[in-house]
Amino acid sequence: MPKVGMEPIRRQQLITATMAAIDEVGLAETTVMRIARHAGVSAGIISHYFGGKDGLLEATMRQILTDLTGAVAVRRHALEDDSPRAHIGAIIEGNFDRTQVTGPAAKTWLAFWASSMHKPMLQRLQNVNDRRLYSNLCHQFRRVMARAEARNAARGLAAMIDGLWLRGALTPEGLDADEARLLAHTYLDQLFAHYGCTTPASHTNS
Amino acid sequence: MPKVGMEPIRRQQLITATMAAIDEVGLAETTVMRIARHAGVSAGIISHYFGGKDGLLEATMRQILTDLTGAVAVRRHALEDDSPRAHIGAIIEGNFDRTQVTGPAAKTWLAFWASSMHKPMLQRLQNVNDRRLYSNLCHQFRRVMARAEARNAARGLAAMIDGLWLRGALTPEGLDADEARLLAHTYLDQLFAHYGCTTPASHTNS
DNA sequence: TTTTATTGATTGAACGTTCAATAAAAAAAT
DNA sequence: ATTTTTTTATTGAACGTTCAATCAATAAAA
Repeated sequence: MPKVGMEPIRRQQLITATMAAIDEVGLAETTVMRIARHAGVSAGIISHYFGGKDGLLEATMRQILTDLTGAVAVRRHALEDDSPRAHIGAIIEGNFDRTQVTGPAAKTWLAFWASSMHKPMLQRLQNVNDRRLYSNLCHQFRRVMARAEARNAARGLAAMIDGLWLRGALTPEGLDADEARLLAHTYLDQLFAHYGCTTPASHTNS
Repeated sequence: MPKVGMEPIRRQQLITATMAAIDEVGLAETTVMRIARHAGVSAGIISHYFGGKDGLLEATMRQILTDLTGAVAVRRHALEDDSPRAHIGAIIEGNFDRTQVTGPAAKTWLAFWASSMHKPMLQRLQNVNDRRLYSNLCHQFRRVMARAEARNAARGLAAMIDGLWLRGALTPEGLDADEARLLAHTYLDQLFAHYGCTTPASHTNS
């Protein structure tokens, strides 16, 4: 069935199939044959488009992180309010975007995070994303707090977000996004009340 | 070198060697030969004492969770103060015990957590431990808050603790236990301040 | 007819498990 | 005390399985 211009189509098919396979049986038992079966193609095509299994896994993690960054960026650009609270709220909302926390992406994210401990390339991707989140949070907190306090607030909120993801990925029913967002926003209120003097704002959910 | 009564010695050697191997190269590349080499024995002995690789991995996770539970229990038992604040503080301290967050145990913990998503036996162990932590936190918060608020406080603090572990396991330098404990305790203070004053149900405080 | 995309059997390496052989300690016998 | 027997712990080569990667053959589109 060779048509010209299949490359972008096949690449996306295989990345999606990889997430589905990891969601289904975990990273350890995800073989190239299983991924290929999910995508409806043969196993050999993976080496052809990604140079090998590792290349496909790296591309998959890259896409997950890109999507996450995008979900945050979209919400921050849509803000009419430029307050620190609004920006940080948008970061929280982006991190609990439904397309991210629901379905295969969540389990894949955790699997890659664990795997990145011992794979330099994945660790690099992880670090870049991690530092951007921390840096953004820190910069916004800095507008209403002293440096040391902003640092702690940013680290605390980042830990809270990751902790909610982690626990959500483990529960068989999946993450309850609404509850997670509520807890994160409540924590944000507490941070502002504790360190700053800004009055809490209301946040409506969709 | 067969001496009688080697079983408990070998079992502990192999469990320790398993953590060392996972710390060194990750769970995915931890083979029975590598574990055996770490312990200074042959590969066949693993099947003899644990029935196979899976049995050894299960025993290793079980030990990590047992140690963690023990670290919390010791601190709670040593309290002279029976206040909710003191109990929850002891739970935090136990979870950031130096023997737990330092060295091979931390990375092994995260590796097993990720792995437990698709291995029913590990998931069961994980769930039991998880529920105990949540139940303990909830019970203590309940002494100064309404039910719904205690529930949220317990979920938030559990997420915070796990998030700090998660981020600590990933940083190459390892978790900064002092900073993690500071963030967790600060969050606890905020929870008491936030919920404590909005809920005049109980006047008990530390 | 040429180009491009895809297949799938084959290959070689790596892994966990098994088990007959071995070696040392403990127990029994001299 | 010394030798023999029994018990226990351990080894490591062999086996069967699984997997990722390769590449010559194939088939469809240009």
